[in-house]
Amino acid sequence: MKRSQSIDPRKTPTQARSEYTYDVILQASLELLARGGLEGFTTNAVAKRAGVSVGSLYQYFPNKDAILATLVREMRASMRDDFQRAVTNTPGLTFEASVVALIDASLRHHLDDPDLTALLEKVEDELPLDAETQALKAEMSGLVSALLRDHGIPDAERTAFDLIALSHGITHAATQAGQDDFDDLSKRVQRAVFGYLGVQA
Amino acid sequence: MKRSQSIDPRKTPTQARSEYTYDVILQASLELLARGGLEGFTTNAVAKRAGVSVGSLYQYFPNKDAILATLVREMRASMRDDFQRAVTNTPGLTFEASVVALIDASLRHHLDDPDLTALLEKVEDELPLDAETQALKAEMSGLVSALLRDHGIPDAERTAFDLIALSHGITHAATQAGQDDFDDLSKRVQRAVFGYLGVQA
Amino acid sequence: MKRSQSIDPRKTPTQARSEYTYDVILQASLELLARGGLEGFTTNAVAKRAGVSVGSLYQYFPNKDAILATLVREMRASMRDDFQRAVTNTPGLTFEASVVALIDASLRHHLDDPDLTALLEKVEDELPLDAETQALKAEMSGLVSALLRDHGIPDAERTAFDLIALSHGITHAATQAGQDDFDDLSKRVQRAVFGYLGVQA
Amino acid sequence: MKRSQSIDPRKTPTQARSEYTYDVILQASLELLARGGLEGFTTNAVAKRAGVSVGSLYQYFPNKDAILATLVREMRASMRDDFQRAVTNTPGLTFEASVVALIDASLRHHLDDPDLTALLEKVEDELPLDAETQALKAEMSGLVSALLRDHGIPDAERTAFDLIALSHGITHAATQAGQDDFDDLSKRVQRAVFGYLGVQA
DNA sequence: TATGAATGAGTGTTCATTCAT
DNA sequence: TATGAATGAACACTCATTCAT
Repeated sequence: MKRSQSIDPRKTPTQARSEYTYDVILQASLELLARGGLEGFTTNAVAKRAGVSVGSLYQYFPNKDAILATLVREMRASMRDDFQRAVTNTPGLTFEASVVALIDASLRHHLDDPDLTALLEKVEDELPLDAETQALKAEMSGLVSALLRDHGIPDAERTAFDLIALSHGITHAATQAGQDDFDDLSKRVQRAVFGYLGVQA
Repeated sequence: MKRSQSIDPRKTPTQARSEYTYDVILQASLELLARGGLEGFTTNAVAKRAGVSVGSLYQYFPNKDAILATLVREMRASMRDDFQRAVTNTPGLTFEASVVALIDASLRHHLDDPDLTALLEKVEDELPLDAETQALKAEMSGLVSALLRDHGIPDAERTAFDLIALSHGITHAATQAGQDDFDDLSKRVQRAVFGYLGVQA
Repeated sequence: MKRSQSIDPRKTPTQARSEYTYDVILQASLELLARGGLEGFTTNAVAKRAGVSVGSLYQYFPNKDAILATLVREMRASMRDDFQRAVTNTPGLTFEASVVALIDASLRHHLDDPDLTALLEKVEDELPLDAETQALKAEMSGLVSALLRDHGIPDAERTAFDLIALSHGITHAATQAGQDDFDDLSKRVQRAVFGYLGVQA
Repeated sequence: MKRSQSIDPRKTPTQARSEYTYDVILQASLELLARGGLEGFTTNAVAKRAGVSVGSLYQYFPNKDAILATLVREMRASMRDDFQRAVTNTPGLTFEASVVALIDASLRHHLDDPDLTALLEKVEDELPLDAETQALKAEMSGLVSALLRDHGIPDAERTAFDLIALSHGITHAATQAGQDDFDDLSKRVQRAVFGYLGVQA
């Protein structure tokens, strides 16, 4: 998981050691979450796994939820980046190809570590979203609605909302059910998306 | 959330007083959940709100999760009943009308108390599903896939899976965002469903 | 386990039904104790196993400990009876033979159900001894010291005390260690007893 | 008494403060046990008496039983040490003198605080013995049987078992009865032990 | 700045006992 | 007299957070 530049932790880590500690805590958190879910995710456990004291942990994060919020933010940031790339880096693409690129970018994220992704999404809607994460989600929506608007699709905002929601619905249900065939899933989501748009994929 | 042994209700209440207590506990649980979410959902809090002792609570439920499981089961049972009615009680309906009836049944459930429904759905996939709830969900899927099969739609099972998933995706996202216009939502879900099916609604 | 006549329960059971209920509760208690020790020995469990309501249980026993006290008392009563028989019913016996008869009577008790006996003895010295049980124990000591006195052994009281104590020590340790060879144990206890007395067995 | 997983102390206290807390908890436990027996022996009560928080208690002991196990272990360790000294530190002793030294060592332990010792012994056979305590007890038996073997006594192991058992029987009964005359008790135990061995003390 | 010992409110659950029916 | 639903004090244990060193 990549680290995006600024993500308002308690302090801006400037020194080498600080940044290292900060990263190490997030890494440990991710691992703990991946293994045991929220069950064993305690600040003491995180600190131990990170090889750091609880005190240090609280030096970088004001409380437990801040760690989770950071993880969520990073997930969204990396997703936003991928969406960005899917839309921007391929100037000559048709509308359909762009949409597929977005779908596949999203799918790749979910299939990479389905349980962890599902967990972070669950955490995301239990936590009060911080401004930056909200902005990231807005950017993603914006990317989609801009694409729709650019191709003359009416009510782009609302349509983007629904397309994201239904894609997410299928992806979530499928991964939870253990389905992990990328191509199959991509086809199904495409069918849903283009069906909603009234377009033959 | 500690997962314990059983999750089924401890005793089937037969006497009047028992039944009352049982109901009163579930009612109090629902109210507590509606107000404060899982946050304040404590066995002691439930008992207090129900005007009953903790001991009584444990007479009817083996543990805290069993209360939640019961609530989920009841939600699914009532949903299943509504689905049943939507499909069965209207023999002369066209395929499209039947589908709309199902969509609306589902929507009515979600719009009735969006937060509570969302909460129970979240709880549902944190808890190990008891056999009966699983059966109820299977029945609902079965109702949908049977309808699809009856109208010659191929791969009915998988299609039902995706339709349920995408409908849920839209409904969940919309209600979370505070959207509560029944007709508007119904239209959008119809568009998604019929689009997936390649049918003009 | 035999029931001795009068054992001051809460009420003297005179009616057939009462006596039956009383017995059934004690029997259930014994079984529960035999299986799970004090662990699962709850008044509700006893009542259930006895096929009786908790309310009824409290009709015959003022509290949980009274049940245990009764069980202990019955154990002591039956032991006293056996001791009595060992000494009284065999008039022509030599001193040595009488001692062996007592030892064997005690051993038979412990080997019959070692765990249960050990459990009741443990319970016995956790509970305040009721007058009757105290009397029973005194009778048993009395039987032994009388025998000693009758054969000219000095300081009969104290000697009886020690002989009972050391016999019990060996028997308890042996049965706890799983040793259950009656003849072997009898030999060892005899060696200890006659050794203490300075007599060749 | 609920039996849990481990029973070994959670962390070996190395820092000064830790060691102090650890000791203070054990000391408070001992005092509480001495006064009220197992009755009031609550983790919260221990913590309170120790002037420490419950949380701290659980930092050093994984559960309540572990405290008891530690107390038992320490009792056995100190007893083993005394036995060791009784046998080892007095090279020129006759067999009889050595036996008496062992008896007296044991007696001193029991007479020092009879109720507490009895309590810990009771606890000892309710708890699953941890490896170290088992080893300590084995060492003590070994010390006795080695002494017997060294002096040509046959079946040393079994004999040691019985001697320990009968000594314990007398000591336990006597102290429970409130007898606390060291010399008197020593005489009586000697009489039992040497009697069993067929030796004139 | 880092450490990790200490805190203590809070949580789920049990079980002896009571009492309305 | 019998029933069993109801009671609620009590208990073991957790974990986010603080703060002295």
